[in-house]
Amino acid sequence: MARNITPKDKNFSEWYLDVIRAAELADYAPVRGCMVVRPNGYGIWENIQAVFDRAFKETGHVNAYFPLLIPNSFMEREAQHVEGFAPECAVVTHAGGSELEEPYVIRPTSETVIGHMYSQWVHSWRDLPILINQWCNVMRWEKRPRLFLRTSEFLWQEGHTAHATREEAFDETFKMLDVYRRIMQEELALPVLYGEKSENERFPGADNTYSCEAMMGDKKALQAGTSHFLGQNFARVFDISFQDKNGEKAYAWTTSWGVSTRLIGGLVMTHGDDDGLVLPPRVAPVKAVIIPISGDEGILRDKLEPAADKMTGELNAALGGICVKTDKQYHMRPGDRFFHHLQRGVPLRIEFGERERDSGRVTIVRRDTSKKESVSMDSLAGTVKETLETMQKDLYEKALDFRESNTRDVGNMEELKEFFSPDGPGGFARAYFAGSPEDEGEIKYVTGGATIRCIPMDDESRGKCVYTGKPGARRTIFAKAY
RNA sequence: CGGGAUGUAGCGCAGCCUGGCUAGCGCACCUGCAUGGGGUGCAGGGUGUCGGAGGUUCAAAUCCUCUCAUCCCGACCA
Repeated sequence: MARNITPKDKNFSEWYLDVIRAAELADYAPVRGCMVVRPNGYGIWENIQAVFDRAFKETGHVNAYFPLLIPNSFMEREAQHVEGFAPECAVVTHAGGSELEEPYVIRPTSETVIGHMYSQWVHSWRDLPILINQWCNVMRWEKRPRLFLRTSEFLWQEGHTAHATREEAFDETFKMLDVYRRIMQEELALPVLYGEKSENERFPGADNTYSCEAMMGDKKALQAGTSHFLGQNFARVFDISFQDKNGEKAYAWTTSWGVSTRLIGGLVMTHGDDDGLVLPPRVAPVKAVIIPISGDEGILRDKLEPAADKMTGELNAALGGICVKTDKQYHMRPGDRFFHHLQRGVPLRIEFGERERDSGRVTIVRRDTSKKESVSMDSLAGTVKETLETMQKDLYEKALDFRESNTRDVGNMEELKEFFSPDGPGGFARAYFAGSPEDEGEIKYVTGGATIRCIPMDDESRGKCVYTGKPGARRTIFAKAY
């Protein structure tokens, strides 16, 4: 048991921060609400970027970069958009020693400036679609910062596409939602529910918002990614118009979609345990660490280390990357060296001592189960590969089981209130809902914070609304959220 | 941003109410010896602008004001 980490069930928030500190993922910056992403955390982000970026390119998108500063007047053009984002915008009013004629907003999201550019690039139906993604930072001056989950500045990707038809834009919205779902499940081992957001939770300026929702270790929901159908709202105010095949003027249909460094917080809160970080192998910067062990420093340096380095090289070749390391912290005792990697979430520990050398075997230990296995050095690469894949699957299954066992069907308001009451089980409540946004607000009030996380797209069932009693309501997921 | 709590060495804390020698304790850290396969044992040693800025006072960790950060509860959000 880790001595430097508050147990999960004692205080989840403190546990979360302790894990991040112990794993050296991030630190507080000297700027309010901002964080420094340390190398261990940034390595995870690089892997997350890699898997998403590949999927974006496979679906025909290209990367570009738009400016950090947005003219204030751009933000004001779309009424909903400015209303939603104005309270959390940071604004640059001075530069070069004097006051600017027009203030610049530090981008909280880039629909406006990208819309402006698209209006200049789109003239004919032949110019569409535009499928652009940007990896960047954005700034939202949130009131209550939490590392990775909600910081004033964060890293993300924002995809912005423009299409000739409504259908095509809708297809894009769903396609990217599906890309998110698939990567979160397959690469991050995060089981997610996905579907439309309620009107209350919609992106400011969107016609429809869709999201992927994951359950964290404290049974709260995390919105892990969003995909927006923006209709023609931004196209109209930024004049993204073109001549269609009939020579008529038409406005484009646009979408936007994003995932952020918040996903790192999601990984921590989904897979972590009381010893610290647990990382799914596919996004772990270090997938395995080989630890030479001997009481005799001569044997350690002259015999074990070269053999360990050789194994490390072979494993890196087999796994296709620099993701296996030899631990050379010989000044530490074996227990400390084990613990060091354990707290950082390294999926596999490979113990290599004199016993192993003499028998031609090594001992591999999984981070999530602590199970030890003796493996012949000859078949190490195959076994490591296999074990990492098994662990990836197991982490997903474990998280899925956790979500399932904390999800209940709720038929009426009494049950809903009870479910979310301090003594209630909490988690995801599946309930039919056909009420108004005000009704949803009322539910939020009486449950102490539960909102509709999404209306799962793969759930076609209909039933009696939990609030109004109206029949034919769609099934929704209520939960308290980050 | 509103209500409550907290902030003293890397981490966890005592001291504050009732101001006063040189600010303590545990773990961690450093040195030595013995150890070494999930956080070693013994001996010796170092470490603080008491979160920050003002103020009251002969004297402030302690009292007052402001500020910053964290935790819990609300409002806002990726």
